[in-house]
Amino acid sequence: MPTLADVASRSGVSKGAVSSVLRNAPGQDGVSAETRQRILHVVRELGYRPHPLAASLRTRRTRTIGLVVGEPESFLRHPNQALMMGRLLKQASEMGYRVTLMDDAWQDSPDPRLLDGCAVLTWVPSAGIAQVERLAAEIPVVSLYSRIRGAVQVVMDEGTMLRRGMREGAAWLYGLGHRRIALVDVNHPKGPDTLRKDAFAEVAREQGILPELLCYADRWQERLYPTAAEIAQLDPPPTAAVALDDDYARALIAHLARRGLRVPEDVSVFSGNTQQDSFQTPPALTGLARDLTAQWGELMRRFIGLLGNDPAEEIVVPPAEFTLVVRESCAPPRAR
Amino acid sequence: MPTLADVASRSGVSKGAVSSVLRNAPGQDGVSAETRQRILHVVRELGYRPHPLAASLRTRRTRTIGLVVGEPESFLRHPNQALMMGRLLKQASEMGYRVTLMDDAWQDSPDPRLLDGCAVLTWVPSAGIAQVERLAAEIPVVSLYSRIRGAVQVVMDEGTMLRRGMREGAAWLYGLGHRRIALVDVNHPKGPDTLRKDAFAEVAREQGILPELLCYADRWQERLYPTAAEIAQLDPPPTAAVALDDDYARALIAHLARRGLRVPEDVSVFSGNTQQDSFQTPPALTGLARDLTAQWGELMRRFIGLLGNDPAEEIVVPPAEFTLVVRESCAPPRAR
DNA sequence: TTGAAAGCGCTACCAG
DNA sequence: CTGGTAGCGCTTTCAA
Repeated sequence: MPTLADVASRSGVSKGAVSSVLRNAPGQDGVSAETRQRILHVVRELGYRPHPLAASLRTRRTRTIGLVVGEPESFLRHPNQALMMGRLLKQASEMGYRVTLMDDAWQDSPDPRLLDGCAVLTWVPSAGIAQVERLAAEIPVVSLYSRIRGAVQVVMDEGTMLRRGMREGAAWLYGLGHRRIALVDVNHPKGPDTLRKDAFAEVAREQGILPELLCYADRWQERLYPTAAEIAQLDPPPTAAVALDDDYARALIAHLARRGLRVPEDVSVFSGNTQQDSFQTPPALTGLARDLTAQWGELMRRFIGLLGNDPAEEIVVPPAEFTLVVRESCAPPRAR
Repeated sequence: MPTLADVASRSGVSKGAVSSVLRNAPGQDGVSAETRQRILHVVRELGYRPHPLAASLRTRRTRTIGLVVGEPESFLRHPNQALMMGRLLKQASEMGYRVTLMDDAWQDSPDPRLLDGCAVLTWVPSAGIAQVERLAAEIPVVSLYSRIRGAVQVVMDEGTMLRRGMREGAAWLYGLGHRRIALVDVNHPKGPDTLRKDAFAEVAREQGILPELLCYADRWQERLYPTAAEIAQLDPPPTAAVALDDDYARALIAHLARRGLRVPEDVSVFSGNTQQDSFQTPPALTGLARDLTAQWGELMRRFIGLLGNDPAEEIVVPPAEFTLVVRESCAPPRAR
């Protein structure tokens, strides 16, 4: 593989000249246009590419960012997380950054000299916090969930969007005539969220209607939805149910089917977070959709933008907006 | 961050001595036991860690392996692939290797100087083949699916296992009394597979029974299963259906439910590749299960083992065995 | 047994 | 505007 020296000698200039031509704009290199062309020609001729390790050793920049995924198998088991990772990778790669994955089995803490920055995508178990903090002391680290000293916190205010979306969903379900609605919120480690419930209650108050709201909360991360079984057993059944996401909605629909209830004829099912592109299980789900590509792409963009400069306290990413997508799984309640 | 020179001066020896102590076994370094102890003490005291970039520049080994995932979002969308990646990562990490992800948007081909080896996890589009071949000329590359010149091919003979598993499934379904069975094979780009069908036909011949086998083939990779809808519309319905995997089985069950058919009361559904740990949608699926952790771990282990030595032609990985897991989704056919 | 020194390939500075 | 040069931190060889 050709080196800088090869290019230099072959084009009759010094190594410095070649290096400068390669990393500065046409005007900014201290080299005559003519020399520049000659050098560039030789570079192409030889198929020269700067040795990234050598460059990094010198510049202390690796153009590599680390993604902390904790226990990789459980992280990747959830499709939303796998997709998030894919999007972050794509964006980074587009911007010329490499991505390395880091699980939580680090013998020592990861070496900051290998990374320009690092994004922590999971809750970090308390045992690992110190490791990440040590890393954050050396390079920019961004954390999505865990609060880590020295790390940049991601602020997304998804709540506002979710609330807005849920209000839209509520208005729509109420509009169809539903008055007995089961709904599921996310049960976080620190306690259940009540955003969805609140939005439904709020809209009801505003419209002066008195729906019966049957509230549940489930852990999203683990993809085990015990409450779906409970909702399916309600007697009388709700006329509509608001599921956490498509996974939940499908589980619920299956539970309802076992009891002989059909969707949407007997019960309407609304997915609180639906994806256009997920695989086809009938009925097609009505619910709130959003395009997360932009959101995660933006996060990565901001993070990389931040790498050269002095670290910020937080990165504010505009959260993706939910839109109501009407497909098949909701209908007016059956007159009983 | 302390350097080798710091350690050397502080322990009153040369850099060479320190380096040797750090990378050779207690007897093998050319250093007295006493000096060794002193050096090691200073290393710990200073928290010294060799600079990986500097070491790599010298040794030409990076302890990093690349994973080619093609278009990351579509690759990671399929849970089996995401899980495979997680397992490979875990194994690599356990063996002290870092993993970097490579999508197909490489401006140039990936730089072989950054990688000790590379595993290609996807079908490589023809446009990318040349890039990968160039890489394979420099470092060991292993390819799971695409045949790539210069790359090590993975040989897994999953067919034998699948056939064996399917025979077991066939015997069991026949034993329950099913004689009208829909079954789905995988439709590869190069044409449909007939393994599942063949196994069922074979067992029927051996047992001297004459089942009605309704055969379909679908693309597995894309998670869009048009044949599930077709099977659900069969009239009369099959008494049992063998699905590709859990995804397919759930889609099929949903289609059947829309038609008013219940599983397993009206139709038995058998998952050709079920996971114990996937999320809970009733009915729990009966089918063939296997633990892929060992298989993918073994692949990574062999590949890494191969890195130092001269490249092999192929890596033979013992495929995981299928076992029949009986849960709820199959029952004897209803007397009509 | 130990130490000195020559690179790995590149960047960046500093004289000319 | 150009070319020489001093490292980045490590490994490895060779001489003492």
